[in-house]
Amino acid sequence: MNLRQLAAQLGLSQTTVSRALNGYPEVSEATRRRVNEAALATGYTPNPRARGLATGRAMAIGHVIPISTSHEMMNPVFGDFIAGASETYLAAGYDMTLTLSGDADEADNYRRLKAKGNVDGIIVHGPRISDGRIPFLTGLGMPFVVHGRASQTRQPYSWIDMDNTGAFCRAASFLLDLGHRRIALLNGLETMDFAHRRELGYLKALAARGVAPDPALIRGEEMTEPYGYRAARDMLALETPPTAFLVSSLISAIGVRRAIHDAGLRMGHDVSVLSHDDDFSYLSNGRDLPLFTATRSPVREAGRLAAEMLLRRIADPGLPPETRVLEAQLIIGDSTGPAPSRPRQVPA
Amino acid sequence: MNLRQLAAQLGLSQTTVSRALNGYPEVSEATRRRVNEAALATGYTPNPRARGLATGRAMAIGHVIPISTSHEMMNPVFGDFIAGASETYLAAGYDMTLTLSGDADEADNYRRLKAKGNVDGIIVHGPRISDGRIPFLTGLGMPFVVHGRASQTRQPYSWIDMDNTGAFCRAASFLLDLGHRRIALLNGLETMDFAHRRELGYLKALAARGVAPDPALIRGEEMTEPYGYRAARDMLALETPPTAFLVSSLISAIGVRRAIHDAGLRMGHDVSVLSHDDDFSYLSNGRDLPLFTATRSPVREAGRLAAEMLLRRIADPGLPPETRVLEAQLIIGDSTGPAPSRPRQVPA
DNA sequence: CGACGGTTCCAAAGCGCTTCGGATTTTGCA
DNA sequence: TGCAAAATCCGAAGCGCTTTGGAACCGTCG
Repeated sequence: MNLRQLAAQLGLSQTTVSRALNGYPEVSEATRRRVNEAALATGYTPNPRARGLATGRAMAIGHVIPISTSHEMMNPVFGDFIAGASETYLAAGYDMTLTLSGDADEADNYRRLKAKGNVDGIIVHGPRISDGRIPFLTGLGMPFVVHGRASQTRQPYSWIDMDNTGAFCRAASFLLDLGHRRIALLNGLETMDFAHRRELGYLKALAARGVAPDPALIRGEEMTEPYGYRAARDMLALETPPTAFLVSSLISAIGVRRAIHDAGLRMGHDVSVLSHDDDFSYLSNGRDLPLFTATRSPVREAGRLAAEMLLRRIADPGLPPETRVLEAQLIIGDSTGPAPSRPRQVPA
Repeated sequence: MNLRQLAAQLGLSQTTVSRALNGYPEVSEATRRRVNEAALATGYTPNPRARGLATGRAMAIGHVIPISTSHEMMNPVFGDFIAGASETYLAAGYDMTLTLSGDADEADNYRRLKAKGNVDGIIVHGPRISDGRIPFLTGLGMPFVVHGRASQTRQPYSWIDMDNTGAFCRAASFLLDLGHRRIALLNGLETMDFAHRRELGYLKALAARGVAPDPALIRGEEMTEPYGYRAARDMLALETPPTAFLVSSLISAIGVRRAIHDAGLRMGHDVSVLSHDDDFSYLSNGRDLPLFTATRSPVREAGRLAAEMLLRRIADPGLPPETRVLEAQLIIGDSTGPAPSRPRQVPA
């Protein structure tokens, strides 16, 4: 069933039927009702390709997900971010298309996306400290919103990000308050902007207490469980091991916990662990009694908000760049406790 | 830049340019080369909407991801499955569109997908034992491939699935060989087909040894970490606790490990754990020395194969349903060992 | 009674592409 | 050299929709 058939069936012109369906004022309420009923009865749905061809709008948003070629890793936060965004799209009648892209062909991917015209806007994931995609997309003239920031980018652009620096500053301060002085930072890949900002927060908190950072206690890698395990295992074997770990991801924190157990220590007692918690669904840190003390910022909510922001920009491309900072909650779990009064001695 | 402009610039008709670009034989090699060069130079990309309107094909695949409304949970295997599928799509020039759908509006979602005509085929995720989507989609006449099976569906359809029954039968047999007799099964949601099949395999292995299953040792829930923890904790507190756990997901297995540690026991020594491992990237079970003994079947590979199967069906809709079973590897890690000779006594 | 401003509807021109049916040119062969 | 067949190319229709520019009709007012 298409417009022409529906119009013929109703004895109306395509114009009128189209206008009735799209809520234009030039059609009487009576006919509009008649048209709507007929559309419902026949199950008519306008062909989005034809509509897109005529209007120039695609009614779809593109998400470009970077895949680090080194690890072929699909960051689990994307899943929940996208789940959030899709709620917004659904309500607004937008579709969502996914493009996975390696590091190499990124610019090309965006150019193709624009040239094909299959999407009206783009959400940029996983920005790095210096990220060429932002000036590139600005130049392309395609509406976009960045999930995160790119610290070295001067020109304005739209983004939504959690307060990574603030969260990790608070987290580190919390550990310092508990008496910890040797606090390890197990961060994400150092090229990623969020990791950079978290390190800044960590360093800031240390500096405020006059604690000198120890490079041996700072690492940045793809946030897997084995990474957390290995890093913690190695650090716990140092001559003066850390008494606390600040970790960028629950998954790595689980690895840290394993290393702590393997070393015959108790988490939250001998060694404290404070993790960031993106609050994704299947790896819940627990609602009532969280396992890990954590800085929590729901990534799903971020997805929802990013999508809303993007739709606003598409509706009105003249809008000045919009930005939004989400605060992280500090939630207290069982994984932290006061620093052991007497530094643990590593057996020789 | 569009076809007409490109044709004008070349002094050719749109017809010829279109044919040259799409590899039709009615155009000389010389002009084809000339056209291709001009297209490259001007950066011309055909408008997919216009093309789709003319051809009737959308050059896009729809993935409908079920979100269990109860847990608002996005199963992490989708991430890696989709990553695999997208490799296939990329190579074939297909786009991927995602639709998240609650349990309620599923049929509607598929109908809309068909009516809008935005996709040429669908991948169905997370089939239940009895899944109405399969007859529904068959009736719609839209090519589709199911990732998994629906055991109660009689009519033929295309699917790709791992050998859940076989894998869990082997896994249980492996534990039985080690002397375990009280083997717990921590499964996924019992309505899910994969969980059903895994239980069948488990029961089959027990039956083959004449071991009666104990309902107190069988559970099925959404596979989160806390679920694994609680279930294992409760079972370890039974009068005659299990000596081994068969777990449907690494994430839950991590919870089991936590419960074992909390109980003051050692995994792989006092209690064995054997998990299924979908081999997704960020939760690697370790390549060389796997942490958990596990049945491994890479979900990413499944995504790739499912996508290929679907594209075949789209190319030739007359094809009879195709099915494919993936075998799981049994990989040996540190989490299993012989059953303790003297059954552990739970302190009163 | 005729002109006039609203209201309601329509015809037709695109949007950018594919493809059918034909026209024109080139080639092969007697 | 002549002519059918093959090789190239083109015009135009059509995919299903939106939207511009009018046309027809209504009631109303001077």
